[in-house]
Amino acid sequence: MMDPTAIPTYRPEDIEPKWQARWEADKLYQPERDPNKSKFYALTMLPYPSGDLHIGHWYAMTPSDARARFKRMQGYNVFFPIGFDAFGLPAENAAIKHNIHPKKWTYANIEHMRGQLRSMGNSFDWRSEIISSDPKYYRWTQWFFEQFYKHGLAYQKMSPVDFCPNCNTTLAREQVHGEDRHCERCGTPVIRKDLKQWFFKTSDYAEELLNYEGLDWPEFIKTLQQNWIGKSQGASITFKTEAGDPIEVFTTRPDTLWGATFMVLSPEHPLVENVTTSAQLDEVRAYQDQAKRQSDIQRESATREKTGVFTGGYAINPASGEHIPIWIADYVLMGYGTGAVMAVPAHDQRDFEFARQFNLPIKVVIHPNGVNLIDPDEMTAAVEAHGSMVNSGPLTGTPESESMAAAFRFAEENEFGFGTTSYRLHDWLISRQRYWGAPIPMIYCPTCGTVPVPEDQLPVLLPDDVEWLPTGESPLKLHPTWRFTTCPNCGGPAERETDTMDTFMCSSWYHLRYLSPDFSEGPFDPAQYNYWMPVDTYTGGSEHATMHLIYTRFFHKAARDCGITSGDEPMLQLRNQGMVLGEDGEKMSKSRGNVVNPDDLVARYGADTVRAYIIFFCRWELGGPWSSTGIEGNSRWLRRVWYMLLEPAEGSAEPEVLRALRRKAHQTLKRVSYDFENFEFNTIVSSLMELLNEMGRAKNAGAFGSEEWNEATDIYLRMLAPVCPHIAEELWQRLGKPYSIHTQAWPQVDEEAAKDEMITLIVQVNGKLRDRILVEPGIGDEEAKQLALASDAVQQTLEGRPIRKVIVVPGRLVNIVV
RNA sequence: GCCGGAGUGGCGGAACAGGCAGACGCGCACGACUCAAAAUCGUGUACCUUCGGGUAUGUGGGUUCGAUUCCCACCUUCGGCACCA
Repeated sequence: MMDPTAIPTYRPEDIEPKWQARWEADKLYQPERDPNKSKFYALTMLPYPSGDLHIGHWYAMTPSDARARFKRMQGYNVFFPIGFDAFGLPAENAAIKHNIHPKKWTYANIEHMRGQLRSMGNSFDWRSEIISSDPKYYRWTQWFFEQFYKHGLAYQKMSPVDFCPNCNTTLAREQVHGEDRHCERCGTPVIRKDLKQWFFKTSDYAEELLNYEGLDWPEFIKTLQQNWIGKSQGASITFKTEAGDPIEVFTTRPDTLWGATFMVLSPEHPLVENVTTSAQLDEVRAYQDQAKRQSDIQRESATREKTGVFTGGYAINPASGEHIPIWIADYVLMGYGTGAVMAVPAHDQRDFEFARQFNLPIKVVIHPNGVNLIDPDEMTAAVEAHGSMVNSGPLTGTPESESMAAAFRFAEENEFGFGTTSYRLHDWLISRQRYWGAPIPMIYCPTCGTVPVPEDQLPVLLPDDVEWLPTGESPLKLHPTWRFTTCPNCGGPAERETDTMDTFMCSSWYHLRYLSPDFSEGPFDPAQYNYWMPVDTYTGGSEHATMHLIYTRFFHKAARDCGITSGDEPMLQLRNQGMVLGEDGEKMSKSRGNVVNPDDLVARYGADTVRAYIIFFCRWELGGPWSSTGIEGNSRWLRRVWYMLLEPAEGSAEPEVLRALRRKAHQTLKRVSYDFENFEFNTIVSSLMELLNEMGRAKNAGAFGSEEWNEATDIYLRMLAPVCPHIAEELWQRLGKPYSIHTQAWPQVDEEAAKDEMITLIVQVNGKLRDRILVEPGIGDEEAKQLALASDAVQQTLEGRPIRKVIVVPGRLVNIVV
């Protein structure tokens, strides 16, 4: 072979920064709106500027980038932007810990991460970068709030909210985790606090959010969202207290109405005040107090025994006329349904446990088919199955098939209830008693009431000079002057809202701001919107299934109803990646010491190798453990590619060798194209490795320099370009091809060349492999059968046994059944 | 408890519509090169075997000529939800 010193060494540390700078200078990834070109909006979830780019960011973004590059080579006008979700708690936590201003901390992190992101060699359009904490961004976050307010989608209410005593902030119910109800961010158990808060009417959209028509989203994400929205059909039934106050309940089982032997109110229910007798008052008050500190109590009791207190009051069952006691218990939640339930202990397990705990009467009113009529005294569990109605006044004897309909009709006819639908999804609480967020642009005037800041005065700027140490109050409230202003209506003295907005609000519309980050007439340039929206492919972690991905869908629909956006959905196709685990197979964390640092890997192997390994080592949607030896294989591969293409060889190859090379090249192209389209990234790299192995064999057989060799290298580099953009560009240039490989067309598969010359016919006896016969692809069924029967191995296995049946799968397999 | 993924060699994984299980890579073993090592290249590598073959895709059943793939039950594991009336 030739002297290896004659060709340059593969040095990623030289070629990678060189090409990155060139691509950026040439604006290679800055698409212009072009109605003659098909657009492709590829979006990856924007990172939070936590300080360091994690290997998880690489894992999320690299395949997304590779696919965006693939689409670009296919001829699409591809837009692949990036930005920073820059508001949020970690900045304030860091500020408190290191005594650094949240703004300074955030922007320093962004500066650092920009460099790290560039080192990945992604085809980001940096021109479109947004930072959600920039006034020119949050001006429009505030503007959206005002549009929602003006259209009745934003409202204020007093509400018992979860409060984290550590972060000193209110948490949305969705942000409270675990059995001990701890804070999502810091893990501290939460307490309850009553505050006046801003909400968005997400629940108005519950039904529409269940519709995924036209969306290519993973089934499991849709299922998670459907469970989250939690639609249930049932009836609204109005009971009355003995004093005549109505108590509305929701039930999915109106057919069990005659079995309601008591009622349970949530401890926070407003009617508790009215129904509680003076004798029970102290006990009720004590229970209410205890319910407020639910987190502590729950932690102390390992067993989930039912607790509750009798109010002393009675309600009247509207069906039976019976007077039934009213209790309060923490298992009834104010946040779901009406905060009151009719308790049917015979047919609901929770009510059953409660009744047994407190010796309340149990009345059987449903008789399921094939079960002996149950004696309440002997029951050990509730009977939740449907059945015919018993002990149910005029409806006694109604069969199972009609029981629900009969119950609805009875309630409607007697005017105490009607059929209705209840959703678990509740309105989105967006108020945060924090500093580092977009201020809610509202003014409270003693004369005019709640007044939005006029649109031409937006943004309401976040002041820099604040005390951000947590006091339990919003830092903006403690600022000496900030909150004092004048009413835009009457000009009199007024006060600003001092809460800021949930950061999920910022991330609900960032994909719109990317389109025109400097546009000042509105949140986005409508011309850009009409061309680029909706997002064609959205990629990110499935942990956002129920929060971000529901909020952003809601946001789009709400904006549509305000006349701002068009179309029903913002993102057509969604794909979710799994998680990179540490080498020990555990979740990466500093405390475990299993964190993989991408910067070190880039310094050691180069970005292309890291990209290749990220794509290769597991199925993208599943994730898997990192391996520090595994990456060596991808490093070797790229070095082999380098020398395979650059190192000359002599000789000339036989025609069969050249045909085989061409065949493998086109077969690989077919496979790689399919895999890119279908997010099957790991086999893209395997296929490229296989083709390289074939090229190695062909080169040894003298194929170097032939027409087929040159075609194979051309196809090879084009296929490599999306995965390893730098080495592909460098080799492309060294082979004398025109800059840039990333603007070249994706090659066409030559189906004729990709066809196999010979195929392996599988011969089975009773489904067991007995022989393999090389045959022509177009072999007829009868011929295949005869060949199989003539096989020595088959004859030996048959031992003269009679053949019952022969199954021939054309061009693939013959199975002889004896 | 409910919902949703996933269980394939020593390891990560492949098998695109029910038809060759283990592609590709890591690791390991042997060989070449070298004074030697690294790097690189080559060969081999599921298990058992009396060398005929037999057994293998978490476990047990089922459907089928044929199952990693479809159905049922169970086990393990990861993620989400948490008394939802």
